[in-house]
Amino acid sequence: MQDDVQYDEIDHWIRTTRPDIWRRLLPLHVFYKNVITQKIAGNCEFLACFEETEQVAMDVVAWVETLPEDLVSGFNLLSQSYDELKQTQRITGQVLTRKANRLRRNLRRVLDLSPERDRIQQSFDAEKLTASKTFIVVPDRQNPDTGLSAHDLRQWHLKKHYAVTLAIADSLHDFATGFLDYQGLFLTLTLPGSYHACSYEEAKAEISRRWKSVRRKAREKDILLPGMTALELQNDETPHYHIQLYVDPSQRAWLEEQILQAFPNEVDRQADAIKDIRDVLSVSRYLTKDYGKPETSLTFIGLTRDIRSRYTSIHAGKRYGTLSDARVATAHRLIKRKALGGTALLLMRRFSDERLNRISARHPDFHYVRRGMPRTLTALVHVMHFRTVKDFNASPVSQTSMVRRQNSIRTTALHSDVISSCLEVEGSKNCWLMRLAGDFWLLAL
DNA sequence: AACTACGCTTAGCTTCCGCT
DNA sequence: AGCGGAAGCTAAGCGTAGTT
Repeated sequence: MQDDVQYDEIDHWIRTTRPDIWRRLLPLHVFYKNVITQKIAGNCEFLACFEETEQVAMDVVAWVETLPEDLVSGFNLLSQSYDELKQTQRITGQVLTRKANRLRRNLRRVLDLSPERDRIQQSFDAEKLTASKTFIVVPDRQNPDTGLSAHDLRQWHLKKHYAVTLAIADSLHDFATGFLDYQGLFLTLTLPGSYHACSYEEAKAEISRRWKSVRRKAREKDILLPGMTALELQNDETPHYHIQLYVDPSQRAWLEEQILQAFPNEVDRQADAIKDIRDVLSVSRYLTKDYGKPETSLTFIGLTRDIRSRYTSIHAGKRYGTLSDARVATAHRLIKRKALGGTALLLMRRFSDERLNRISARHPDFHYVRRGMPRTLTALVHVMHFRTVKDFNASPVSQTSMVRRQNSIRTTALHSDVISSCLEVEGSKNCWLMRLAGDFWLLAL
């Protein structure tokens, strides 16, 4: 019975008893009015208000009065269809789509309504999709009515952007695990349940404040935390973080402590909140799964903000800023070969921390470079970039034509204790750096 | 298998400053 | 000392409109 309560039944009571509230509710779409009515009626004890539509009406009024003012004053905007909103935009000269979407989201949050069940949102999105699909940007030669729509082009663009993001994430993994010897962590950070009722903006500010405090402490302690964060929406449209993070193993305990201090609600499910990264590709895929959805943002930590545009340019072989042609050319080759991503990243010099960028300088900064594999890889970068060994990119060579360059490599960067007898450089199937009988060899296949 | 332009929002960083 | 809020800055990001 309660489920069938419609706003119509209480409209008259509200109009005569509380005209002020009635006027405020007037512009609200009837769909939302009914959802509100049914929610309030469902909240009542069955016997207490089964027959009393008046009681329901009073409760609705009381409930509306608890809503924040900005939401109530947005009732008109959030109820408009896509066409109506376009009309309003033409009149006011303002862009209102995002505002309307936000208002609807916050209304859904107080109503405990999922986006899928929000018919107004669904039809708004559908109309918008139709509009962008029917706008033909690049017509076919034969039939001008078909061709590439604005929607097609946007999807294409998103796909490109997504691929770049995945590639950078993979390179960052390669760099952090290879050059820094760091451990990869996969964090899932959520807000306590009490934040599921407030507005989206408040929840987002809160989770961002918490995560910021962790990063701030790390920065103050001069602890490097490269990684990538993805802010996503849960089903009830509360934001949560997925974070791919790399940390010095000796700082890991400290970091976990700080994370749990900032997110005390995660203490109980610590094993889920903080995981080791074993398969970087699946983690990156998971992090980027919502890419392109509204309010889903992907940010790299420890890389400058123009990393994506720089990566894209270099991928296309274009010059970028003050980066030398040699760096662009080498990085371009590596990207094309999908090998040695960490090296490519170093050559791009786009780390926020200059000490990382200086690893690939002629006089390297060894602040973050440990002994062992990291030093070896750093040596490899120098061999590649400063061309101590000329034939690195030559076509396949047989073992007998390996070039012996003992002295030149040694004077560039290698220290005699860093290379084991024979090792395969991780991430590349085409390149081996070897030490045989006291001599260094670089073999390109 | 685009491109420009615009305006608003946001992340990340820095600095200041009050509190303890 | 250390923490953390507030505020300001800048470059990116985002959503959109308009166009050929």
